[in-house]
Amino acid sequence: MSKQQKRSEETRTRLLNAAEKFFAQDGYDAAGVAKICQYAGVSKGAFYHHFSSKQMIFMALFKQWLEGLDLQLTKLRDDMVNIPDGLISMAAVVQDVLPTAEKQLPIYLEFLNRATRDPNILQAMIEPFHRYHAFFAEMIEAGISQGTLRQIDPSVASRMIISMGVGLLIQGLLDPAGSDWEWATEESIRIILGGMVKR
Amino acid sequence: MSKQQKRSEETRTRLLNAAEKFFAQDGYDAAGVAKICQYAGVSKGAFYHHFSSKQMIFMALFKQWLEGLDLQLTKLRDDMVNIPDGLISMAAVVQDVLPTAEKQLPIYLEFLNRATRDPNILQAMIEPFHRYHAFFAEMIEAGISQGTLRQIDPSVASRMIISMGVGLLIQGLLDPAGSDWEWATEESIRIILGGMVKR
DNA sequence: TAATACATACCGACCGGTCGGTATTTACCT
DNA sequence: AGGTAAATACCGACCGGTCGGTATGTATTA
Repeated sequence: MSKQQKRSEETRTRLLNAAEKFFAQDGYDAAGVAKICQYAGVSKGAFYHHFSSKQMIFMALFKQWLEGLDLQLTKLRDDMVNIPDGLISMAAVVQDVLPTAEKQLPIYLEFLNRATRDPNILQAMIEPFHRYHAFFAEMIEAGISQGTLRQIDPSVASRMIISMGVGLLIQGLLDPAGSDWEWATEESIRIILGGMVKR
Repeated sequence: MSKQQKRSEETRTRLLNAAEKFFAQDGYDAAGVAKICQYAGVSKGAFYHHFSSKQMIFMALFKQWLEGLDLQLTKLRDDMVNIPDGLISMAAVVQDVLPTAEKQLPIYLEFLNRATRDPNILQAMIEPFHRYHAFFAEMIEAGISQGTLRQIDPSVASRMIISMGVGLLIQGLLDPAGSDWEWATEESIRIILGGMVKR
């Protein structure tokens, strides 16, 4: 990589990091381009050299976030051994995610919020949900075939698991001290499993 | 009620309705006071006669929303007969809530979003969560005492139920056509109950 | 007549985006 | 290699427009 390319990428990431911070802190509208630039230590000219608009840096941030989600998903799939234990071990994954999420969740909410208004963002947001849904549904279906799970609707059960994850995340964000969320997650999965495993 | 009071209240509600519409449609920042006034058919003077600031009309809207939540909660409690059936019948409640929620949820997201920045809103937001939590926890505890439910942690189970509700609501908002959410809710409750009832 | 409810014109601040210019790096030519 | 032009990366003053909020006046009701 040439010296100039390196410099360029560096300021670009500086801008992205600053934008992430202020979008999360102040929300999309209230986060000013000028502030982002100041925090990144670059000028407005640099900003508009790298991103054609405020929208675009937001979209870039969103894309980055989606790619992170994908990474987690594939990691989850690769580490899976059997179905019920796999679900349980997911709680451990949540334990990893939660502390990180505390900082990332405000911007995740901002994504959600704008998704309700911008069809492009909505579409991009729905897609990973569908992937997660398909992932869990397959997993559950396999469990049913293996005979470890009862004859439940895999689609419904999949939605339920995602719902629980989303709901716990939001509650955990709103009220971090309100409960031991990691433990709550693990126990919740156990209870749900109790309603899913063959008996 | 005097003629003047009636007129006053009417314009007040007109403003509140208009504000709700635009806050949901455009988000807090993008929703302009001028637009709200125009839609309500009143002037800016009227607006600032009734609300001291944009913040305040938002808070008034939020308060109104909280009161609606309380109404639902007490209704739920009064209609309750026994625990497991009570949980199942809650799905019916969700069926009532969901269609309404489709329009109210964007502004609910806006509340959530601002709660992450404004400590006052956060506090006001956490409170109903705590009430719901206590409500379900009591219910589950009663079920355990009655012997209809297994010895699970009422607190955890309560969090789980709320999480599922929140998560399903958000998924339903993002992707209304992605599933039959009412049915998914009912089935989800059944599965969870399967992990909670004594066997 | 006093008070309440509303209307209108206006202000100052701010913000996204532009634009002409500068600095740094790279490519090319001799 | 050394010099130079071209391209790339960046700077920062500035603009048009919007928006929350105000000041002052008028209508309606008590």
